[in-house]
Order: sequence, then structure tokens, then C-alpha cells
Amino acid sequence: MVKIKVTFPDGAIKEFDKGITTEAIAKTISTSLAKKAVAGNFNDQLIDYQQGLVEDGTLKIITKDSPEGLQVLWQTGAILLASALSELYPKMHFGEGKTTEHGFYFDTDNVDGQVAETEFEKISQKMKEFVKANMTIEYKVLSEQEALKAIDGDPYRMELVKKIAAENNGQVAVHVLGNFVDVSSGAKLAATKGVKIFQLLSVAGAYWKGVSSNPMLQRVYGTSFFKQKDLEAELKRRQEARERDHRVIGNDLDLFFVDPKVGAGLPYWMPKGATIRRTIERYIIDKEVSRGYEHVYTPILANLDLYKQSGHWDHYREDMFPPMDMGDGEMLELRPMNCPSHIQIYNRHIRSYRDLPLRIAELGMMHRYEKSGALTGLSRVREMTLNDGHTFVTPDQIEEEFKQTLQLMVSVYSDFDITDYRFRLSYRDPKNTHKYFDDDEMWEKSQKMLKAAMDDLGLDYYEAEGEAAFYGPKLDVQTKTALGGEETLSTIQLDFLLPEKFDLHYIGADGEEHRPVMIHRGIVSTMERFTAYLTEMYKGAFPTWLAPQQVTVIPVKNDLHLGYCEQLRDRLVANGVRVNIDERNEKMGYKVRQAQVNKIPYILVVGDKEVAEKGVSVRRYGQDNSKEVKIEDFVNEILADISSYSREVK
RNA sequence: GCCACUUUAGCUCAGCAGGUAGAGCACCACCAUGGUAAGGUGGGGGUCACCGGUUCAAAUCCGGUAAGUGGCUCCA
Repeated sequence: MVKIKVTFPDGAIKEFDKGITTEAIAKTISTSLAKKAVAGNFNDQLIDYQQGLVEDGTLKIITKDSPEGLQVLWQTGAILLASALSELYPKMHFGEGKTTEHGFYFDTDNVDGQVAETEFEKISQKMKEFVKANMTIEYKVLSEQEALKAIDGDPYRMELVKKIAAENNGQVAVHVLGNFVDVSSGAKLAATKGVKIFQLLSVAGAYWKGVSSNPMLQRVYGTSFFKQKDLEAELKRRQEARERDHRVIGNDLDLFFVDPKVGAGLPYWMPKGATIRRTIERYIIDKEVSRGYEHVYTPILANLDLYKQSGHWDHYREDMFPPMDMGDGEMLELRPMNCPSHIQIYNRHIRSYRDLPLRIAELGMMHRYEKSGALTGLSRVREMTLNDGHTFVTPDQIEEEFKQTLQLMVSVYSDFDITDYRFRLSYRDPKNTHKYFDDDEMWEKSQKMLKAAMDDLGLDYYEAEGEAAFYGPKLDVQTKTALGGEETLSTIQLDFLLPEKFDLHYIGADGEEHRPVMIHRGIVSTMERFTAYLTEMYKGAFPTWLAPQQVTVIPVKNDLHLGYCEQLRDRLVANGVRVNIDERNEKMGYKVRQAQVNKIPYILVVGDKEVAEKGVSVRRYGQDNSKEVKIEDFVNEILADISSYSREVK
């Protein structure tokens, strides 16, 4: 018998007969391990529990309680779903089934009408039947011919089989459950019994292979766990994510709305949302001015020629509103970006090397024609105001300015207590270069420069091809929305192109003309997206400095205490605090509840005792106790709170 | 833009084997009301998204348009 050598995570090496399964090996280690185990990780690849090992390698036994164990369960959930579907809808075709961050999906295409959520009951029932019957899931390696026969004319799986066969000497590994043959890879449990606890979640369209020119399949999402309480926790997590959604909170707290009569993606800011936005705007302008930025205002409309010169008309037209034909030959365009506007400011004067870095900033309103399906609340809109800035530097100032910009960003993030983000270096797509400005040398140079600066700063990042702006590579700061989507919040971009296009120059120490480099940057993103992000991060309970209403004053009895409340209010207003008296004819318990529901940071209750002692009874949002303090002390407390921004960890 | 679903009072939603609308909250009025999460009674409010079709009759069935939701594609 031929032997193979298997290395274990602890470094031990043992010999086994060739063809031995992970299951058999687990049993040699301990019966309790064999009980918990569901699969193996052999040479960094998940394999079935009963798949034979035919070569030397390292093996990790995968147990139920590991993340990889869940992957195996979800793979099994996917094939169970597909198998149940193929029995219910015999004409259905199948794409790939995969795992996601929180479960699994399978892509389907039904000629008699796509599956809808209304059929989940029926589908779940069929899946439960399969679980109850504890059907075996067989791992097989077939020839291309056998595999094609097994999938019986399904065009999508046929494509997969041909591709896999071409890559594996004509061999195709498949899993078979009932009548269904799954050609998508991934280790699975040996039988359906393990997928006892599952839930179908939603359906959504998805292009075959993620290519928009391909047909659209129906993707059915589900999730599964080994324990009921884990499923319940996951469903609760999903529910809480929905409650955190800025669209829900924005509606409940009356922050903003979008009116179909006015147009999709054109948000209205209600007084409370506008207060939050104004606070952010004042904050960031002050911060930038203190860092040497010069804030300007420029028109949101410009002659189309400006965007022809900048290259936007060539490379960004899809995202632009169509130009307005003024009838006399003039074409006006709603600007999609502010860079050309700031270039005009640079060009207004002859610039000396002594002027650089020149930092131009603006809360610049822009319009982009986003596709209807992309619009989402405040985070994806067609009219937006970007915290935009462009620094014009000499080539040898690039690195220093990049680092300073990054420092500014980190400082702002700290003020807002934003901690959950990743840096992404966004390069052009080398296979699709026509989307970008055509200058290989420029791209090579600037991409290398960005990477070197990040390495020099010792910051963690990941690299992504195809994410660059058309004019240059970017450092993006990626964050997550409540519902799990990834979004760019901040961005710093190097640009050698626009200075060329607009023939920018500065006079150097040598008295000659030189070409400056531009750094585009957005720190707090657009007001729309940033407000959406903060709303979700704070769950609508904005820290005091941002809260639309910071204090509510509740008199115990209007007739006796209203006068004192007014004095108190005036004192706070004089200190710039946003405060209201709740003098409605209601019980105070009712008013306290209203204040809590509206997530107002401070509730001040005032009765005889407070009047007598020139004090207030203070209750913080989310707490169920209150404390008595002098007015003086409360004013100091809230002012300290406001000036600390969001930094205090609650 | 694409696939599926959804659209009923300011908000959240019920009603629907076709017979011209209901609840809770909010709002208004009156009564009650002194201590930290909802006092009572009454009232106003809807061309059932919009356009068309089927029918004696459409919120309900069918088609179209718009907007929204879940995703995909694309991006701050």
C-alpha cells in the first residue's frame, strides 16, 4: 500500500495509507474530535470529510464550531436549496452556489417564471423533507463527458463544466444530492441531516458571472447554523441592522426625505437633518481653514467646454446629466466634479513655487446621473455636496502633502470617533485601460508613489485594480453601511493629468515655468453620505455636538415653573446650546418618553426644588437615573461635552 | 439600467375568492394633571401612487408608467 505523509497544525507528521479520508484520520486522533468534525482543510483547501487524500500535505480537521465549519454548512445549505428547487421546478437552470459573509446563495433561472419570496414556504418544506430523509451528498470526480451528461443541457453549468475540465485535465469534481449535480466547488457535509436549522432570506437578480451583458439570474439567499440559537442571533442581527438603517432613522427622526414629485435621488433636508449637516459643515470648514485651506464658492453650472477640456466629457459622460442647449450655441453642464472649477481658481493668477502647496477647498455641490437602481437614501444620490479640496503642489511636495492630508483625515475621524474602516489603494484596471486616461508611465509612477507613501507611514492597506478615478489612482477609505454594503467615505487622489490638460504651471526658483501636480481629496465625503454614515454609526443617537436638539426642558407644572424654564433656556441659548421647552399640556412621564424616543442628549426636569436651589435635574439619553446640579455646573458640563466632539467613549 | 417584489391617512400597517375603506401612533378640541418612557373622552384627515383595460361594479383582477425595497452592474 502506498503511503502519504500528513502534517498536522502542531507540526506532527504521520503516515497513512493513500486514499485515507479526513474522517478516518480524525478517528485516529480522538473520538470526540471525530464527532465534532465536518470536513478537512488540506493544503489550504476545504475538502469533504469523506474525500480521500492522495498526496502528502498539511491537514487541519475542521469542526462545527469553527468559521470554516460554517462555510461547509453553508455550502451544504446551497446544494440542499438547489436540489429542492430542481425537484420543485424541473425546468430550472442553475448557475453557481456560494457562501457569503452570513450565509449562502444559489443562482437560478426558471423558464416558467422566476422564483419569488412567496414560494419560500414551499421551498423550505421541500428542503426539510430532504433533511428528514437524511440524503447523502456524494463527492465524485467525473470526466467532462460524464459531467455534461449529468447536468442534462443546463447552459450555465455546462459553461462551468467546460471551464473546470479545461483547467483540470478533463476532470470535473461534483457533488450529487438527489437529482441535482452541483459543479460549483466547495466542501460539503456528507448528508443533509446537518442542515436541520436553516432559513431562506431573500431573492435578488444577479448577472450570470457578474457581467452586465449576460442574462440575469435569480439569486436565492439563505442561511444556516448548527444551533438554533445561532440562527436566532443572526436573524436578530439582521433586524437590528434594519433598525440602524439611516433611511429608517431619517424617517423616524424627521431628518430628510426624498419626494418622487421632485425626483429620485434629490433629497430634502428637514430642519433637524439640516442642523446636523450645518454642524458638520462648520466643523470641517474651520478645521480645513486652520490647516491652510482656502475655502471658495464656485458655480454648479459651467460651459460644457470646461468638461471637454478636463476629459470628463470623454471619460465620465455616462454619469453626467445631459448638457442644456441654450439655443444660441452655448451648452451648459451641471458639474459632476469640482476639480475643473478649482483649476480655474488656480489659473486666475500666475503662481510662484512660493505659493505651493496651494490648497483650495469648497463644499461643492455636484450632480451625477446615477442609474436609478443605484439610488439609496442619502448614501447614493444625484445631487450631492462634497467636502472637496484640491492641493496644487510641486512634484517634490507630493509625499509630504499626501501625508499631511492623511493626518488631517485621521484627526477628523478621531473627532467623529470613526474607527471601523480600511484603506484601499485603488489602481486602474490593467485589462481595461481605455476607461482611463492613456499614459502608462503616469499610471505606473503615481501608483508606485502612493504605495510607497503608505508603506513609509506603516499603514495597513489592500490593493484593488479597476477602482481608480479616470485621471489617477486613489487612496480610498472603505467603510460599511448598516446593511453590510461597502462604501468609500474619504479619498485622496493623485493627478498628473488635469494639470496637463489645463496647461497649469508655476514659476520655479529658477524663474522657469514648471508643471504642478494636483491632489484631490474628500475628507468627510459628501454631506449626504457622511450624514447617512453617522446616522447609522450612532443609531440616530447623535453625540451632543451634532444632535439637532441638545436639551429638552420639562417643567413639572407649567403654571408654576415655566418662568424658570424660560430663564434656563435663555441662559443655554446664550451659550449656543440648541434647547427647547416642552410646555405641552401633557404628563411629564409622557414628555420624558418623547425626549427619549427622539434621542435628545439631555433632559432637564424643573420643579419646586430646582427653582428653590437654582438647579436642574439632569437625565442623559439612554440612562434611567437623574442627578441634581446647579445651573452653572450644568452649563459647564454641556459645553465641555459639546467641545469634545464625539470623542468621549460612551 | 437589469431581475424579483412593493406602493392604502403625516408615520407603521390591516383590509383584497371584486360590492366605492379601517387600527395604532401623530394631529386638533375638551376634561384631568406636582417628579423622570404613553391619563381620559371626542373629532378632523384618504381620487387606496399615477394612466389605461376587463366588469353592472375595481383599493382588490390585467397591462403600462413612476417611485421605493432586496440584490446585480456601476460609483462619493
